[in-house]
Amino acid sequence: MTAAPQDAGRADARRNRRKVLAAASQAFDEHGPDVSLGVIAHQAGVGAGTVYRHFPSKEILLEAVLVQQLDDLVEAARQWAARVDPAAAFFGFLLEVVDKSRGRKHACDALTTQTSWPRPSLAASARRFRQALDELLRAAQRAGGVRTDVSTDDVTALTVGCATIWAAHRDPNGGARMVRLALESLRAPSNVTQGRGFRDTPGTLHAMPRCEECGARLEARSTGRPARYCGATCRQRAHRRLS
Amino acid sequence: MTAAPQDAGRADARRNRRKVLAAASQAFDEHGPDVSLGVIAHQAGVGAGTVYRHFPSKEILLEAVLVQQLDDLVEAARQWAARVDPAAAFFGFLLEVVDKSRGRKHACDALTTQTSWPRPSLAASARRFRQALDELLRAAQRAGGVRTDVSTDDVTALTVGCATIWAAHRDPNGGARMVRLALESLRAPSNVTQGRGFRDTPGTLHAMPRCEECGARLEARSTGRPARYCGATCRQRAHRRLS
Amino acid sequence: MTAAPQDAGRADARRNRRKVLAAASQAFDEHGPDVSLGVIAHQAGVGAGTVYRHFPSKEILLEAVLVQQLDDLVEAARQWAARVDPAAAFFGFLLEVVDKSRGRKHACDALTTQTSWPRPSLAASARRFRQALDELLRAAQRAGGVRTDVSTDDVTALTVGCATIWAAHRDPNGGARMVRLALESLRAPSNVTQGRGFRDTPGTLHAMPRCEECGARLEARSTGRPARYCGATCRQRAHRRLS
Amino acid sequence: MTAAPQDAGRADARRNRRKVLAAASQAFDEHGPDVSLGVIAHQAGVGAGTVYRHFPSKEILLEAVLVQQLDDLVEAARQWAARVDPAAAFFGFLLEVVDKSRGRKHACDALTTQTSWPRPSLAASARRFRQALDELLRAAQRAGGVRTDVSTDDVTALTVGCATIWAAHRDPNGGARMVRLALESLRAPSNVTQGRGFRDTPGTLHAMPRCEECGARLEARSTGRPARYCGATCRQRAHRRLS
DNA sequence: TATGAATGAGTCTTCATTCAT
DNA sequence: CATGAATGAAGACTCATTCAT
Repeated sequence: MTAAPQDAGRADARRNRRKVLAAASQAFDEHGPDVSLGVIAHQAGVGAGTVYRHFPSKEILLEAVLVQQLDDLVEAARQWAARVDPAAAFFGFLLEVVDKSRGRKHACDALTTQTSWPRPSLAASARRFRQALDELLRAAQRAGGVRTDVSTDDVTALTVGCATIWAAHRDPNGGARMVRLALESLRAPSNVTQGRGFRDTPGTLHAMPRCEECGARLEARSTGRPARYCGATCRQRAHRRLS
Repeated sequence: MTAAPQDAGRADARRNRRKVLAAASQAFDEHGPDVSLGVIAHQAGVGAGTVYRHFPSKEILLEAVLVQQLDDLVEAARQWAARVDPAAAFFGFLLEVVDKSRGRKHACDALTTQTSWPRPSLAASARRFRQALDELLRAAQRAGGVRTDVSTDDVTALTVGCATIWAAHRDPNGGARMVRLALESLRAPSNVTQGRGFRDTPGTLHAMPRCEECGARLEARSTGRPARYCGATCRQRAHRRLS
Repeated sequence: MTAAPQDAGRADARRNRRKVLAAASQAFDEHGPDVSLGVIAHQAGVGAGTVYRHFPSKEILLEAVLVQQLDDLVEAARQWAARVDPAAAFFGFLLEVVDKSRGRKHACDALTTQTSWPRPSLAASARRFRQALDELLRAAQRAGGVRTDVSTDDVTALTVGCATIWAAHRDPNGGARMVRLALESLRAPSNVTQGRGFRDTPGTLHAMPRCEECGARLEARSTGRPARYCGATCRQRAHRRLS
Repeated sequence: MTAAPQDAGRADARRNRRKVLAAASQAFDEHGPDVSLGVIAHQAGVGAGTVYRHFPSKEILLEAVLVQQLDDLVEAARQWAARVDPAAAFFGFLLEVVDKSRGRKHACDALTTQTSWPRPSLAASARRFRQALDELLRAAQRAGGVRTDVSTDDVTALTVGCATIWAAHRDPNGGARMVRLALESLRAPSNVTQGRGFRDTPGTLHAMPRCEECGARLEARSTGRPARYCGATCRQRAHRRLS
């Protein structure tokens, strides 16, 4: 009766696939790439065979997780590029990458390992990520916001290193501060504010603007007053909550 | 036949312990902390039982390796402090730590993992390392060579991150360059050379001075002309080679 | 749309059963009894559940395959008996059994395994096969074409062994020759042509007569000139092809 | 103190290896090549890891079993050749091969499978076996005891088939009789005793002579009274037992 | 009724750890 | 003390069977 009754069985399968992927992503993040499939299956609430049905080997599962995480980042890059000026987009994207990548040591390792992966899907995603980063970098350099003597490889390595910095710091806030300090190294020399010491300047590296009610990313609005909500619904809802 | 046959066992034991430790250090560096003890025992040229005689568990062996590596770094810190001016000692030491730590992902992981280690020896070594770094940092800050708004924790995290940067970069030279760029962030703002872009400046962060003939570390000589050789023998040898 | 939509299910079911049986027969022949049901279901073009609907377990499916193959042989025995003289029928049937059974190691194994089968259908088919073979053997013995000191069990074992001979020989032609040699052992001693060595004598053990044009089995014609074609159509067709 | 005290540890290992090999041989014979290693390890009374230590994979274990069985047969061929006249040696050896091979369907399968084995040891053993059989066959043919129009491949296939015959027959004695009947097909035509039907003639195909007391193979003694015992010890022992 | 997704017991293999020699 | 063989608990993966859609 519904729009897709013949997809019912497949709907279950898709749901299970998503559950497995989510559980695997979390498990890999928490315990590294050596977590047992049993743990992942248990976390996902399915049997071992179900994991195998969707991902014929552990390596393929790991790849699928990485592909998804990379694709998410590529999507974020697209949105950053569409929303703010090139330099802000570049630094904002880097900070988002670092933020999401700390605690994903395995993902960083996988991305920077020289050995090629047996399956092409991850290589393709890595290529897309690199291209997206490259475009942001070039735009920011053209805009004069980023020094011109750094390459995409330089930025990639620095980003991975920043994820480590953040993860390695005892105090997450201190880690964030050091990350910003390190990322500032990329700024064009003329932009280095002189005379004043490095300070925790939240304005310099800011996060993606999001709806204050539901957290959705906000569409680009280059003119006018910056939007606080994703739409009328959320504005109304916030109004009700506040009154 | 030997002079002290009753000590032969002890001497053998000590030699075996060193062999195992060296093999384990290399194996952990090359294959990560999941390398099997069989590989280590084989590399060391001893039986599996011998490894266990000296290190009752794999975790303890890993700890011993880390302790040794940390103690080496602490010794290096002592020598840096004794040899050059505070800022140079600080940056030189950091670069040495980074250089030795890239390719030792497991060591960095272990040092920055929040979970406490079951055995106290590693914690003690980590404390000594932290203290040595702290002393170098404070001296450099007092000398005006390093910004005063960074803590030892900040530096530790940055150092670990720099090791990752170097290891993650496709081109080792590019990695070294990015590491220097990131470490420069620590320099006191007044010291930031303005107007000129970041360039590959080997003089800024230099390595520990070593004998040009045999590579031995050179003893501290705070005044006078910097020594090029570790002694007369090497100077003579170099002279012969060059003439 | 069809004439009998309410019978479609039954017709489909019967068709599916046949498809599964055919696929299973081929798969067991090709890959042995350990082939997975997934392969069989895929070959049959149905889902795993459909296989189970018709054959509640793998063992039952294997039994069904064997029953069909045995029943085919029993039918062949009937036709041989009806068509040629007793000795020729006996040897021709044996050769057909051997020919069909080489490459069906699993079938031979199953038939000669001492353990009783849990389901009676296979036992019944085996009984029918044994009875058919017994009748052919007795008739041939009565006709003086087969030595009288061999039993049905002897012939069964020899037949299975001949299938192995054929399958084990590197050269299929050489295998066929050795099979004929071994089967000749059954011929009554007086029939052993003396003085001449064993030669490849296709006439001695000949195959079931078939239409030379379309390959259909030829109906029994105990008198008159042996038929070459199954009917006027094929005779005409062959005439056209040859002229 | 003993001759090989330093081999003490290895003596255990050798004993375990033999135990595993024996258990594996029996298990493969009884349950086919798909027995689980767990069963074999349990039968051998060792842990799973011990099996793995001696045979790094199941395939290698299976190969080792086959190699041993083949080498035993090659040794038997050598002894047959040294002891009796060529024709008797040939038929005696064949009967011994068949006798040992019935119930070893997997061994026969392995020997006649066309696919080459990944490891060379089995191929080498198979070559040795084939060569030994070839020599016996040629000698018997030169002596006029075996028809000259059969090749080594023919004999190999026939032998494997005879093993199947024996195994397939309900009555082991009947199987043995049919095997002899089939093997008689190889005898040179002039040697076929005419006029008398095939009878169970134990003298025609006789077994290897063995010591009546301890069962050891008896050394060749082409002249004089055939030996009944392997030496004075056994003769004395038999005498005591009988008196 | 057909489908194919889910299950979970079982298999091979690895390896940290113990122990007999 | 050194050795390396033995152990057995896991882990990845398979597949016959069941069941929801």
